[in-house]
Amino acid sequence: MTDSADAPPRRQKAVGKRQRLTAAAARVLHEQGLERTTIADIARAADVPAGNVYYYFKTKDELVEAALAEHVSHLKALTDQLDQLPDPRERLKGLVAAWIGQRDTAARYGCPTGTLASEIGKRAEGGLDLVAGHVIRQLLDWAERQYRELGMADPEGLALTLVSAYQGMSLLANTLRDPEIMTREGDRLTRWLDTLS
Amino acid sequence: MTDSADAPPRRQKAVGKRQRLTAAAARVLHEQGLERTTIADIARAADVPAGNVYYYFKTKDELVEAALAEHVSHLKALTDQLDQLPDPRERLKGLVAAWIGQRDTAARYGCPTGTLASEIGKRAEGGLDLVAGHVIRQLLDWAERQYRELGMADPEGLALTLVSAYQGMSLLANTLRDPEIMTREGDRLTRWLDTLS
DNA sequence: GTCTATAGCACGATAGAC
DNA sequence: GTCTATCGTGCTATAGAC
Repeated sequence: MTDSADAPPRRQKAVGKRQRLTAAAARVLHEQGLERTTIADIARAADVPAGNVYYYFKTKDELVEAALAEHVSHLKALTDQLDQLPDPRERLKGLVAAWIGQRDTAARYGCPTGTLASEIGKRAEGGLDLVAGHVIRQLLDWAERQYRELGMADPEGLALTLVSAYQGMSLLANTLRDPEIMTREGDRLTRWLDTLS
Repeated sequence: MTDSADAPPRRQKAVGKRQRLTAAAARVLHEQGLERTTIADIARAADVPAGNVYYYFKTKDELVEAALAEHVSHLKALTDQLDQLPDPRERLKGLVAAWIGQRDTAARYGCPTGTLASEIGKRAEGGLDLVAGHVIRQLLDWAERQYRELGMADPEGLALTLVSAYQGMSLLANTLRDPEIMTREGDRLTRWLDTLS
């Protein structure tokens, strides 16, 4: 009777819950911010009983770390897809297009990693600072690679300018509650990429 | 005996305390962030007894509003000074130079208004959203005026690009804990202003 | 493995003495 | 006007039943 058909699932379910909690953490932390999000908020969004969270994550910080890893995973999926394009310039333009496509979310909640990194930076305990910096650097490194493939001078500086522009337009779109800012600045970046030689 | 020399100050001191609380709120909210800053933190920084704060500000939100007003005041002082320069282009370059001058603070705590606006945006109650947007718009409007005086096309878009670049480089400098990012991106903005015609 | 109950603490705000 | 004491709330994290 340990595996009867209508018995509630017992084995392997732990993985599903952990994954659901990770995804919910990424989403809710983005929407509500680090300090205003409680463990209970994340548990509710993941449809997991509140007290049960601590079986999967010993502290709130571990949940935040999982959320950051989730963002890395999303970013990797996007860049892997863009890497299939033959022209590095088109890859960079594809990245900008993806940012523009997220304009409504950006206007509502800002950049997922940018706003989270900013809040992490305000904390006294610097445990997660390195992790947050690592996520941003992931994007910087990918962009730098594209510029280098294009044979540009100072690919690192160009990557910095691109990612910085993204963070800036996300923050302004969020503060002014105007998704059109993403479109306007995104189009400008696209033209900039076209004129680069 | 109501005004003997060694009596503790009684009258007019309220103004001094309110001002000290406002200045302390601006500083501590920038350093610690909105949600991690307690009334007691601000009171301690202003050298005012904790419970006394509520005589001057009925809620924490009123303190935040005062801090935002303080940032407007700082910005106004800077632009008033820059407005004395005859050339609008030099005024804009002066603004960028001021940003670079604040590079260490930006690397530690980010842009004072940008990080605060970001945290305000995460709250459910949207009472301070408009105030935060107003502060950013103040800077946008000033920059737009300079571009217009220079006879540029799309002065509003150019202002958006400039302020967006500032927010972006502040966030990256903060996340990566590297003030040199402010210098590199600031110099790039200065060159950009020079080539604009 | 799963979930409940609650300990332990920190915060915003208030009541009221001085 | 100034300050203290404290209330009520909501959080993280844990102890322990099932």
